[in-house]
Amino acid sequence: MSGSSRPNSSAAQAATRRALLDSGADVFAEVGFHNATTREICRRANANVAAINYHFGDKTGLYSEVLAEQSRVARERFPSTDGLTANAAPAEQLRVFIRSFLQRVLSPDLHARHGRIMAREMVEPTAALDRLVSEAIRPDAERLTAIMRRLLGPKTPAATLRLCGMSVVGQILFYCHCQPVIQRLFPDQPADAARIDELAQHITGFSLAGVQNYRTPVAPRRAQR
Amino acid sequence: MSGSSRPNSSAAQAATRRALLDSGADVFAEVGFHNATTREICRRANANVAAINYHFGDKTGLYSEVLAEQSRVARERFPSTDGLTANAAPAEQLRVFIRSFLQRVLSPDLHARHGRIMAREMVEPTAALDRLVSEAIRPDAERLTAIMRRLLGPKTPAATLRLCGMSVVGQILFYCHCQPVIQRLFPDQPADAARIDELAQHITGFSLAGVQNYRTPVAPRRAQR
Amino acid sequence: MSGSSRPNSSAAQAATRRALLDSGADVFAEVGFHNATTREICRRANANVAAINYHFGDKTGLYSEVLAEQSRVARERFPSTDGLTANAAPAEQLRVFIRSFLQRVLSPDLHARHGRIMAREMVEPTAALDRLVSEAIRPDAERLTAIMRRLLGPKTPAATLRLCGMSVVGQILFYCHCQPVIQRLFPDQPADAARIDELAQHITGFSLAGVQNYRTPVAPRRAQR
Amino acid sequence: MSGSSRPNSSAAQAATRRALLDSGADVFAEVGFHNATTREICRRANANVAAINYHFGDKTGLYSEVLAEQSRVARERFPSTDGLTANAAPAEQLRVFIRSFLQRVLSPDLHARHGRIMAREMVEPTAALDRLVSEAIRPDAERLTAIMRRLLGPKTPAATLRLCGMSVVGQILFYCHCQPVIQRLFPDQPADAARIDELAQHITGFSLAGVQNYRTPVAPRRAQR
DNA sequence: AATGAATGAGCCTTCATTCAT
DNA sequence: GATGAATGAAGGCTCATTCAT
Repeated sequence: MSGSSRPNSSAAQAATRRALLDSGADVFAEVGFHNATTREICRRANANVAAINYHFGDKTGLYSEVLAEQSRVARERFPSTDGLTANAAPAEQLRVFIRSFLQRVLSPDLHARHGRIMAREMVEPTAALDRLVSEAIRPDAERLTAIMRRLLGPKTPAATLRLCGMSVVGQILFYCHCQPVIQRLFPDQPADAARIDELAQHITGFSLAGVQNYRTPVAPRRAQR
Repeated sequence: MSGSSRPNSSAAQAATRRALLDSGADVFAEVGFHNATTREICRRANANVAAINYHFGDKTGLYSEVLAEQSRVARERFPSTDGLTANAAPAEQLRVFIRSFLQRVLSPDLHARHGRIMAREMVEPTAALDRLVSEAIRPDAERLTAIMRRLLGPKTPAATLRLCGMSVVGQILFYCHCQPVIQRLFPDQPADAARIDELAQHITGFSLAGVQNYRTPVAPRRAQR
Repeated sequence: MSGSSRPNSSAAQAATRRALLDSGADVFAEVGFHNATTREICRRANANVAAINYHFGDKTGLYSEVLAEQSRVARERFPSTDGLTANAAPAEQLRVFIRSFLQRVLSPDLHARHGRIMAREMVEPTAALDRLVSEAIRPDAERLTAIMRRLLGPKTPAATLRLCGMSVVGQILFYCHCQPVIQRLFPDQPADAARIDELAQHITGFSLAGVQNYRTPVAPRRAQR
Repeated sequence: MSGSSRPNSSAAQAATRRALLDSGADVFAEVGFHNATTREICRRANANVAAINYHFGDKTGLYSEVLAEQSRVARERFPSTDGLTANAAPAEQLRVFIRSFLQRVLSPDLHARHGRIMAREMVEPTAALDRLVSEAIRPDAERLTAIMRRLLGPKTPAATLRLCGMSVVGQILFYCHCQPVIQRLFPDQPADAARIDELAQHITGFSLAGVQNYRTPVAPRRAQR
């Protein structure tokens, strides 16, 4: 009753599951879903070749689970409202949004292979993507749109909000999706994962300035003439 | 056309090569390098299953060739200096750069599956990427840096130019790398490939405003008048 | 029923055994020995996956047991001398023999999946067949031979008795072994299991007439008058 | 043009196909479809493990082909009208029908593993059975019914014709389906395949007498009284 | 030069069985 | 006594590649 009625088998099962989720995340991040072999995943988890089928049904079952868990963990560890008060200024909201997003996709921490797997999912969507979009990505997109609306005013056309949101996300994901090129272009530059704050700072400033492009050129600002 | 009874001549050989490059581009763009089967590529090219090995050594040989050709063709068709006079204003240079870049990666034209294949190459680099970076990507990156330098002044730190360049490219590639998510988030929106001008317009405006963030806020304030 | 708090006693053990024999009979009859999976059998018996190995050693152990029990039960429920007086006429004995045989192999009752399993055993004998032949089939065969002898006279050659016996059994088993074809040939006909009496009637009449072929055509010709 | 344009590759292909059909027939007859392994079939055919997939798509493709070919060859070699004149007496037609049927299912010749495979198909039908029934079995069944009609008169109920036909076929198939039991019951008896004529003789006589059971007990035949 | 039949390594999956608890 | 997580052998199938022609 105290939670240890079957301490060993249950624990062993959970440990194997855990190990498979971890090695699966690693292998999927390294070589992608199709190139990943169940043998390699099991080998790294010190598990039998049949373990994946036993615990997750099949390879795609493990993959879905890995993806879902990573998405969940990433959003828990790096919430996009971290440290924000309810009525924080939209510029501050944007800064936090950008930094947490960068952290999620670039953090080299245990479960933050998230970025690579997500990048692969973009390029070669699996059945898991639909769920991911509806459960994780769409909420983020809506939050970003809301921030944009506060920055640009409630009457800003939806299309404009959307374009600005995409410009922000595009800047962020570039560091995730194009790592191989960045490394080849600037081999001496420190890894982007180590410059998250710097990148967040830049993207925030760039974007806040960028959206000004859509400020209604109202009456004021005589200086501009 | 000449007197050869069979088209077994080198013309036929060249035609097969050509057909393989075309069908290879299609298949690689559709399903990626690893999921592509040589049989399917040969089938579409009306060629023998051994044709790829015969003409390109092996599957990766065909792939490299496809990639290199696409890169070359894309830059020929959509040069990043299209219609520019030598001393065009940097803002105009940026606009042209962005539009031609978008055209290269989004245009659904014959050989402009380029975007999808490049996106795959980012996520899962093959040996072909090194060559691509040095021959095609680095020149583009340097051109973009040069434009940024003209926009921000010759004394702007290289790191700043680089960050701004990445912000521009990130915005562009987002529409290429994240299509599957964009389609799921906004199923009713017209395909991005049909809105290239609109996107180019937005990204240019957003970026020109964005880089203002780095204008030395010194005296020039007045100089603008 | 007694004071044991858990049904973990030998009664529970016996119940699991029983359940495994039942579900095993079902599954073996449905899909055959090789296609049957121990997991499915255990699942239907609400038993552990290791239960078969625990109770019967291995899968073949359960199978043998199922076969032996079915054979025994089938012969108990449908004895080939049902309702016969010791000195019944041989034609009557044959009728009863045929009907009880049909019942054993066609009756859809609880344990009378017997027919399907036996049919499989004929086509793909397992080690269990030897025992089955010596314990169940040979006695039946001898009884049938005895009936034939009474029908055809004590001097009838053994080979003739044997042939006639096989003709009888062949007619019976046809309805068991060839169900799939019968159903496809005559889809509208009622299931043979529902026409046992009709079939018994036919086979008996046909066979009694058939064996007449071996009546010594000697003097008796006249004696028949 | 003379049929040898590509003598070698074509011939090699055909030889491999042929060898696979032969070894497939053997293995399927020996252990059944499900127990047969493609590896074993290919090994016996001196072919690669991928040969079955290459030539027949998959395992079931080979199986269907084997079944169809056997059925065709068996009916060609042992036609059920062998040596019959158009207006042969029905008793003679029945004799020939029975003997050719026995030959098809018992003949140990190269391709006459037919019987065993058919027996398995009865017990555990595969998708191939439907085609077999409509193309081969049904025509036989109809021919047998026609013979019965001639034996018993045109007014005989269809149900009677059907029952008598089944009695005939049941007697025949018994020697095919129940070999394992026959061998165990009468180990000293010569193999049934060597007694085809004897068996045909018996079954014909038994059945001709058997169907008399359904002769309308018309006026004539005073002697019977 | 060009073919296509054949190859064999390797993949995912299934399943009866075991063994620590 | 009974469990169920774990095992590992084996199966069908795919695919890039080769080689005799």
